[in-house]
Amino acid sequence: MSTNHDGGRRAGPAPTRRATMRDVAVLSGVSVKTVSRVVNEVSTVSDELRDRVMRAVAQLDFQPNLAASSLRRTDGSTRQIALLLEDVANPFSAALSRAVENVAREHDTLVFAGSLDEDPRRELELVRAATLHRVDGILLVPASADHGYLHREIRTGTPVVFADRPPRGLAADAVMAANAEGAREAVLHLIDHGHTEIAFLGDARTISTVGERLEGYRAALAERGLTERPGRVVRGLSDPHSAARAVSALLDSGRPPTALFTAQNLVTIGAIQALQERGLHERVAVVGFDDFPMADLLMPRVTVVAQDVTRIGALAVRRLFARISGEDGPPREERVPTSLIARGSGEIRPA
Amino acid sequence: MSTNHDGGRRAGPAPTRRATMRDVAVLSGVSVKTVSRVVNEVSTVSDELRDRVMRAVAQLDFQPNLAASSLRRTDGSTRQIALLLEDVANPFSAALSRAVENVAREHDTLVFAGSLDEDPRRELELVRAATLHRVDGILLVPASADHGYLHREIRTGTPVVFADRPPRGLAADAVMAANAEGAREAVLHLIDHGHTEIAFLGDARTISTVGERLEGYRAALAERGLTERPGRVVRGLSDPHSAARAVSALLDSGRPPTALFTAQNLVTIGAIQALQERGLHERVAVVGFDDFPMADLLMPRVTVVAQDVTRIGALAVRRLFARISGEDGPPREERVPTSLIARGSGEIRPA
DNA sequence: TTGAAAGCGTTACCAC
DNA sequence: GTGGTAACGCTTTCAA
Repeated sequence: MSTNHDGGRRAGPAPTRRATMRDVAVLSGVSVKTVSRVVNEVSTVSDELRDRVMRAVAQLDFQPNLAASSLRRTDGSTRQIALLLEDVANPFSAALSRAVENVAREHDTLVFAGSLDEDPRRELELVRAATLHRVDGILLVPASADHGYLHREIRTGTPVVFADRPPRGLAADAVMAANAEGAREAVLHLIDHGHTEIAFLGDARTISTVGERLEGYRAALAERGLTERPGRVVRGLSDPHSAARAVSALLDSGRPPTALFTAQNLVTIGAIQALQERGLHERVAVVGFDDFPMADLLMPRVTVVAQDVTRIGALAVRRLFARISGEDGPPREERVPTSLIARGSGEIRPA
Repeated sequence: MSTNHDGGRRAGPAPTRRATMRDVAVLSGVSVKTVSRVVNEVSTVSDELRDRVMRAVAQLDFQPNLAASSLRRTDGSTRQIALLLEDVANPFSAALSRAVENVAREHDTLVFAGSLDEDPRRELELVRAATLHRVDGILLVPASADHGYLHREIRTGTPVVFADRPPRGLAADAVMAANAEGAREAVLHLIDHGHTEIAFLGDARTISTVGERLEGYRAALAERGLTERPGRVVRGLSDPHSAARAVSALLDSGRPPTALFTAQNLVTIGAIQALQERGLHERVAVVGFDDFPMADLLMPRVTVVAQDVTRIGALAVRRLFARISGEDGPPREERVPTSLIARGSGEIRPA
């Protein structure tokens, strides 16, 4: 026979147990199943019982356990999706993230975001974490070069949709900016403002995106009968600093460009820094790919080809939810048009 | 007797069922419990059996179901936390988010972020969603004014830690910037550069943060024997546009300020826009609270009192994980020092 | 060291 | 309409 001594109690605040359906059932004098019906708003419950149950629910502050529910449920959905991207802290990813959240909200779905930092191992880790948690789907801005490993996830019921960058070694839905067209427009804009010496400065990302933008650059030159000069195309720039150095090198070359097409955010920023340091920011034209905060506060204001990040994100999640709800059919690639925003830096004419 | 006709097959790719522990157990000829032991790296399994099990795990690509696991587990942790903040797309929130993610990663925990848009209802909704999903804890940058409703969540085992803004009507951990001290330093900086006519421009957030910054402004004035002029303190500015208008109004007043202390990001940006439009950006000094992207690319470069967002985020999650792992004791408030970054705009002297 | 049975909180299935 | 029973995939308890 054991007696209850005070020593058996805990010190802190009473660790209140969370109410379960069972508790609600007991309190309202019905079966667990009926509680389940009320909670899930199934109509086959009499008004009286529903009332009793709902009162008990309120009294106990019952909150159904979604994990337990999805464990048993036929469709097994967890109402969670994963969003794996570059870095939640950078403006592009942050904007994408917000767009995704907004759509997910309509589906009562939580979004957990993970930063890959362009590290393929990190991508594998996070995809694994996502499947361990049994997310309903994965939205991926990939860091890796080969996505064949995702076949397995897709087959076992976790749809994957790509955003911003295409899948490789895998057939999957993708939503991307019209990179080539946007770059072409940017370069044509410079040419039409009198430039013939235009440099291309690109980042280090996997060939896909920067490659398409380079295509657009070349298409524009070809279209106006200009030829690409050796050394005018610089790639592999990873941050503002390396971009600034590359610009300096170009300006010191025998035949400095009079205009720059910078194919990525951070490259644009680095290029501007370099021009400012040399006092050339009013002399050398710049058009950047992808808008960035403050672009219209700099002097001169920065002309960019803006991606519609919000639209990319929204379309991509919608694809994902379509797949989650069982849509079948071949993978789709959607392209979101860019738009040129002339603010000043891209309208500078050659000396 | 039933025969298998082809018509019984599905059209799409075989909807492969995900392997369970049971499957692994059958394939490796051991009990489910032994598989569990191997998967959870409990040492009491013979090398031979472990080997067999691990082979089966690899062969079937078994991935344990974390939700099922945490359902049965004693501590019931789900390895998920919620981060509820202003808007994942704004730089402050985005930086916070990243800091949180980095620490959470060390704890094998996923972070799902939710944007409140300064809407208290949204806060309630997301807190509810978080508890339905049984997150292990909630990190909150609150939008609401009274957080008493969180008592219940905390008591039922979901710790809540506040970041950037303090809890009200509730005793809970909080990690915040040293707002008053930072503001004081900013204003002293302006005074020490010869200014006596300094305006305060603040945002519309709950009294807490902007209030503390205003305190600091007043402390600095008092410390140098200056008196606050009527109309010099403007609050309730919600975006760059309203901030710009407020600055214009001040400049048009009988005794225009020679320096501005802008107590928030977007207010700083609006103020700069207004000054640029009037060509006064080299004449009127500005010190902003909270650093922002591109602040050192504008002309003049913008002097700010920077918050250490990364540190705020990291400390806050660490508090949260401490509570999650059962730390008991009174709520703590931690203050993270700010640092003044002189870049130019704050060093302009009065005419 | 290993395994059988019970149970976590919920829903599916099938009686009443 | 309503409720019992089994089951989801896993861990716990306890016996072997």
